[in-house]
Amino acid sequence: MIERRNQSGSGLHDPILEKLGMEIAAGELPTGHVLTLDGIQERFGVSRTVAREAMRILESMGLVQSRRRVGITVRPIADWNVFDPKVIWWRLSGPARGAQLRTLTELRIAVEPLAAGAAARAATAAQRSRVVELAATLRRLGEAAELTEFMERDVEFHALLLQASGNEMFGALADVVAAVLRGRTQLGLMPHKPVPQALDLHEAVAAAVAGGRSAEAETAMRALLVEVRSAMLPG
Amino acid sequence: MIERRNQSGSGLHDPILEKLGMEIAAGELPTGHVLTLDGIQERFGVSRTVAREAMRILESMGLVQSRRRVGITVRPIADWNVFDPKVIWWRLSGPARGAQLRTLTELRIAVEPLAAGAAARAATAAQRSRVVELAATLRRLGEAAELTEFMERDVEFHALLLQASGNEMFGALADVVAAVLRGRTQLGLMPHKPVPQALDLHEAVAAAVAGGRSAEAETAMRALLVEVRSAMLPG
DNA sequence: TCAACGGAAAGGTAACACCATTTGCACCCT
DNA sequence: AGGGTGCAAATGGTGTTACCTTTCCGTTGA
Repeated sequence: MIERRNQSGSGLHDPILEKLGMEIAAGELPTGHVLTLDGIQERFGVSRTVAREAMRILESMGLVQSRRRVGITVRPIADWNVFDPKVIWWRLSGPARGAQLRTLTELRIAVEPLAAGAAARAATAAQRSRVVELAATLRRLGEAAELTEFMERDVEFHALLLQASGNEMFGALADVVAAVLRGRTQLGLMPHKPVPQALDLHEAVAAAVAGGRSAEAETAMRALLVEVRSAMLPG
Repeated sequence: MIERRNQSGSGLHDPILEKLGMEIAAGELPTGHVLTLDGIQERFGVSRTVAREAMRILESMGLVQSRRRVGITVRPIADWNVFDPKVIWWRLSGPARGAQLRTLTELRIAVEPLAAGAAARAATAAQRSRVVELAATLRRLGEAAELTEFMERDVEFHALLLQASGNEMFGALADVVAAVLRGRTQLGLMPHKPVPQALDLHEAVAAAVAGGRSAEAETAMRALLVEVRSAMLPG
C-alpha cells in the first residue's frame, strides 16, 4: 500500500467518503449518475446527518452536485478539483492510475525545475546542507540497490526542494510527489537499480542549490525529471 | 469585482463558509485559534447541522481541524489545500492578495509553457484556428488600448491552451489563471497599453501551436510569461 | 507524581416541518 | 385530435430541534 498520510480523524463519514470518492473517481459511478441521501443512508447504515456531511465534502470537491428534488448528481471530471489530495489519491487507487501518474509527472516536470531554482535562491542553510547530504545518501543507496530505502530518501529530497522554494503552492505538491514516487515503484515502473545518470543529476541539483546557482539547479532538475519520464514511458 | 464563477448553490452554509474562509485566509483567525460550533451557530444564527456542514467543508480543505472536547482549530497554512479554487479566491480577496498573485504567477511560469507545448501536440483543428484568431484579436485590441476587452480575450487565450493541453490538471488551472489576469488589471499591475513585444509573443505562441511546433510554443509562452512577471514586479 | 473524575465540546441519531422542482394529469383552446 | 396551460401530488434535499454518546482536557486529590 501507498502510505496514507491524511489526518483522517476516524470519523464515521470518512469510510463512506472514501468509498463514494473512489467509485466516482474510478468511473463506476459515471457522470450524470444520481445518488440519494436515502440510498447512502441505507447502503452504509448511517444517519442522515452523516450522509449529508459526506455528500457536502464530495460537493465541495466538485465531484457531485446536490439539487433539490433530483438528488446528488455525479459531475464530469472537468468540474473536479483535480488538485485535491484526496481526489488525486482516489484516482491513483483506481483504474485511471496510469493516466493520473502521467499527468502528475507532467506537472512535476513543469513545477519541480522552477521549485529547485527558487530553492537555490531561498533555502536556509540547514536545507542546503540537508539536500547535499540526501544526494550523497541516494548515491550510496542507489549503488547498493536498496530500492525501498532509496525511494524514501528520494521522497524527502524532492519534498525538501519543493518546500524550500518559498512558494507554498509548490510546497503543497510535496505530498503528491511522494504519492507519485511511491506509486511508481509499486507499479514496477522503476528500473531495477537507479541509473547512474539519475544519481549524478541528484548530486548536480543538490550542489547547485547549496551553491545558490539557481539556473543550474533548474536545468539539472529538468534533466532529472525528463530522465524519469523517459524511464516510465516504455515500461 | 473579479467575476465569481462558482456554482454556489445559494445554500445557507455558503455565506458562513465564505465568511469563515475569508477570515482564516486573511489571518484574522490566526493559526491555533479555536472556534466552537456553538459560537458559529450563535454568530450566524443557524442550526447546528448547518454549522457542522460548513465546518466539515473547511476541514476537508485543511483550513481547520475539528477535535472533540477541544473545538475547531485553525491549522497552519502548510496544511491548507492551496490549490482549492475557493482558497485561492479567499486569499486573492484578502490582504495576502499580492503574495498570492506572486505565487500564482510563478505557477503559471511553470505550467503554461509546458501546456502550450502539449497543446501544440494535442489540440484539435478547431482549437488551433481559434488560438490564431484570438492572437489576432489581441493584436487589434491591444493596439487600440481596449484594456477590458483585451483582458477578456487574453483570459480565453490562456484558458484555451491550458485546456487543449490534454492534461486535466493543467486544464483545471484555467479558472485560476483567469482570476490572476482579472486581479492583475484590477490591481493596476498592467501597463497602460500592452507592450508590442507581448503582442508579438501571443502571435508566436499561436502560430507555433497551430503549426504543431511544440518546442517553439513552449519557449514563446515562457518568454511571454517572463515578460508578464517583469511587468508586475517593479510596478 | 500520577490516577481518577467531572465536564466541555464534537460525534452521531432520530423525527419533523419546509420548500423547490419535477411529473403527470386534467382541462381548454384551436 | 393535438397541443399548450395550469394545477396538484410526489419526491428528495434543506434546515431545525432534541437528545444521547464519546472523547479527552483540566483539575483535584491521594
